[in-house]
Amino acid sequence: MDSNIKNKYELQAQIMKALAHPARLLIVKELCNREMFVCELQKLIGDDISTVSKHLSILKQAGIIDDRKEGLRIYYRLKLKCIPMLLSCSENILIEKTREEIEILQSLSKP
Amino acid sequence: MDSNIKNKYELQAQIMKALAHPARLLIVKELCNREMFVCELQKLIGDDISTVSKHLSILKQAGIIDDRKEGLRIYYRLKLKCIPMLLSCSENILIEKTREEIEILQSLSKP
DNA sequence: TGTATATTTTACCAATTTGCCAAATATGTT
DNA sequence: AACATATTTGGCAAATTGGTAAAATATACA
Repeated sequence: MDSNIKNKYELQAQIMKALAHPARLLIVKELCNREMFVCELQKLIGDDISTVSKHLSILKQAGIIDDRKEGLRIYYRLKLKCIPMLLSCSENILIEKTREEIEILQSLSKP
Repeated sequence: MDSNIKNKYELQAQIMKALAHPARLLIVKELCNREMFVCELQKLIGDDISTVSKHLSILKQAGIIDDRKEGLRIYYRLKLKCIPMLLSCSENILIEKTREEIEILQSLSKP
């Protein structure tokens, strides 16, 4: 594979990797509605706060989220409008997959 | 985190994980244009054919691609229409990130 | 039947990612 | 300054993922 093209896909894979974790998906999903600060997200997710902070830094460095300081708190928010659409596409894939699995199960129980 | 919700994000993360690899992104990108069989993809990517086959099985099991047999060959193709859009969103993130990095570099070289 | 081609599976090791704790940093309050 | 709250960083063991070679399967054809 040509090395420039390879590099491009490497960078794009980095973005997908950032989204490839349940806690990080939940974070992004919540940030579709409103900006939130770290403690809020920590309560939602339930992991150690240092773990949540690390998830946030992965998402930030991937260019998916952004932050702003307000007093002691750091608010995180989505960076681009297309991100909810990206999530909903991956949800579609999940829904379709589930639909097919159910179909297979049903066909097995038929005469 | 509630265990049903957790499970949902776990499954969705699995889909993102499938896309979180440069070779697999390239495969999906190519399949946006037309269906292809394993040897064709192997030439494009350059990895060992067993590696390519593994990538394909990861994408298939994630519900992103589908296959059909024709003689000795197995043709792979995208499963859902929204996938090109998902890719273009992650490209947007990459482009915006790159744009900002360039901006920072330029501001450093100014008076 | 045997042979050639296309693809997948298995087994293995190296590299990466996770998640927690403890320590460090940053900001606001007294 | 001392203290409290919010967040990040560094270090480490456990779990997961990535890539290859070799073996196994599947299909077509002589």
